[in-house]
Amino acid sequence: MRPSAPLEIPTLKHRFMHAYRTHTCGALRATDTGAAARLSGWIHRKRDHGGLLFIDLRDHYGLTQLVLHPGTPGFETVERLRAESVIRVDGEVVARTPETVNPGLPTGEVEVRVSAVEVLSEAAELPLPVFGEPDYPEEIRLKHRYLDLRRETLHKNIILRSKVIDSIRKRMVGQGFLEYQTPILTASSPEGARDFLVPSRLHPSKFYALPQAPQQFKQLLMVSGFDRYFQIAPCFRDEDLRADRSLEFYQLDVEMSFVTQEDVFAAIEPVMHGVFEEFADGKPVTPYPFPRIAYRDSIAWYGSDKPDTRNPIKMSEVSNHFRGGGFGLFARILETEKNAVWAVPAPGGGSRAFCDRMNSWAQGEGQPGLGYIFWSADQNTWGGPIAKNLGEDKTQALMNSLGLGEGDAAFFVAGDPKVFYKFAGSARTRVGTELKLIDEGRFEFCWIVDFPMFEWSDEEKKVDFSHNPFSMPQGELEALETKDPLDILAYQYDIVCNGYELCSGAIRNHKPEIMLKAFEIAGYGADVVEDQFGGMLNAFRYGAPPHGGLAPGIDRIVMLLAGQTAIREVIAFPLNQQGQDLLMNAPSEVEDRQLKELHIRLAPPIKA
RNA sequence: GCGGAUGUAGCUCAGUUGGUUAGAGCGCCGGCCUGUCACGCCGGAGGUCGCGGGUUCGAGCCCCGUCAUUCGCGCCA
Repeated sequence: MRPSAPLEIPTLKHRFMHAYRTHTCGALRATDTGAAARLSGWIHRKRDHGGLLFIDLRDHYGLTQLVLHPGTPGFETVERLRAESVIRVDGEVVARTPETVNPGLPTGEVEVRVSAVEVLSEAAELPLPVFGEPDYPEEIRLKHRYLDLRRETLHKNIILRSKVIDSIRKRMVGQGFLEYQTPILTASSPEGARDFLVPSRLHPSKFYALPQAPQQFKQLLMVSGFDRYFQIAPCFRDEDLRADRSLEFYQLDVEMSFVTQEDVFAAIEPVMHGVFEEFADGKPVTPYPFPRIAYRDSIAWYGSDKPDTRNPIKMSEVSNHFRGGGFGLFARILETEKNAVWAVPAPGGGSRAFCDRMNSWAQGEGQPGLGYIFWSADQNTWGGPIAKNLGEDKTQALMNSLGLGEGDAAFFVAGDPKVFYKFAGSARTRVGTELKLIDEGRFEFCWIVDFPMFEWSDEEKKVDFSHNPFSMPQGELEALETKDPLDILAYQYDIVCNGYELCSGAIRNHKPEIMLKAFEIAGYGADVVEDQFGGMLNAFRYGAPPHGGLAPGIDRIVMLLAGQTAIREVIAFPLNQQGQDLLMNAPSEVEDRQLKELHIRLAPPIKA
């Protein structure tokens, strides 16, 4: 429910009546009976009985029912007004008779008998109804966002967002963090996402970039001797949008000096846990310390580095059960050394219908199919083509090893795990969802740790940073000099909640020689590093503290707490999935004069 | 850049094997109504079935193309 705070304007209240209101629309109670009240708000709903007119008057704080009789001055005027018109009324607070009390409304024991009305703003026919909040196309909702935001759900989401951010700030400050601002106009960096560029008027043919994150600045603050930095920081990335990803978003950006990975975890876990507990509306939240899952294990068990751990299914490798015979197709695949067979257990999935459904889903995903073994109620042992070929004993041994029995099933994916792990992961999700194994009513957190420092880039045919080039490799310089780059892990970690990557962070590399070596492995010469990251590299040459941090995504946190699946539902004025602001009409063309000042001449768009 | 889904009244949707004048609810407009709170009742306006082409005696329905919306993949350290 919306907060119903009494409006306190004591000076005015005692001397003369406030121009617009003595109470908010959520304030009046039975104890106010007999009082004179002045209310202002939107006409939420009109119930016109001809000889009697009821109006639900709405503001930010709630709803109050107004009653108007035909003799009331302004009765005909109000009768003609459409919903969402704004009025001010004077009247008397009247107790409702017992049978007319509305228990669904905090103000439901009273109503205001109106004696005077002023129309403050008349509403035209609405492109989007507020009352009842029926589903409307996103295009219309975004174009008329001010109407959309009046609707209860979205209005509540935005209030929740404000409270979550307030709570985060209090918790961070309570732990000795201080909030610092960093620049919005900064330099473009070749790493990571595509930058938003801002042309410079004062410096022809040069550009600022909007920050993808205040990454280098927060590290420089540590080098500057500050400690325990945080910021609710706007970030910008010019990449294609998703339901949980926009061009601009907010992060709780955090950095700390003289810390190990464990220190960072210990600092942020109480904040994340605390915020979720505070706003989870009674849903259970993983107690901290959160479970830690190595990246490698996460891929092997869940087929993803952002697993929904509410799904109890854990995959496992079962190659040994298929090697050298039985089921010919898998045996042949396993003759190639890098290949493997993974099992996705499906407890309770033992029916032909379910297995067939999974199989045709897999085909829809572009897979040749999905092998399975199942034990349905109408048979007394394992069935399906794989079981038939593998033989009873081997099938039993395989399914025993997965802890499965009567009424269960398992699905099998074979090939090169590097290629199929994503598909296996979505099969796991699919099985969990279809069999309703996922407890929706909880928030489950885990850390994903030990991300690889480097990965093989197929496009560029070279080793590249797999995540953040500023992360400290585990084993530091020695590891970089002696190990296979693809085997080197980084002090790099994510927080995952219910399958969403909520946060990403690292212990940073604060030693220039290790940075240069790491970039060298990724194919960047010292000159390039000095050129692109010279500012930070130099900073590290004058005494830099070991430091690390992370950055939880504010929008996603609020999205989860609001029970939404799109961040647009927790942002007051979001862009659509094409990156357009339909209300302000951005992006838009600019005048020639502006372009001239910026030393920019437009090239006609290239058409294919 | 690629793939899936969806396009019928302002909105949400129905529309039979391809067959007469394309329907409902909400909203809008007009009328009636003194206890409603999803108020009720009566009446009305509102449609190039996204667009273009094709098949057919006949297309909202079938085929091809195209556009839009939406979700996802690529991308997002």
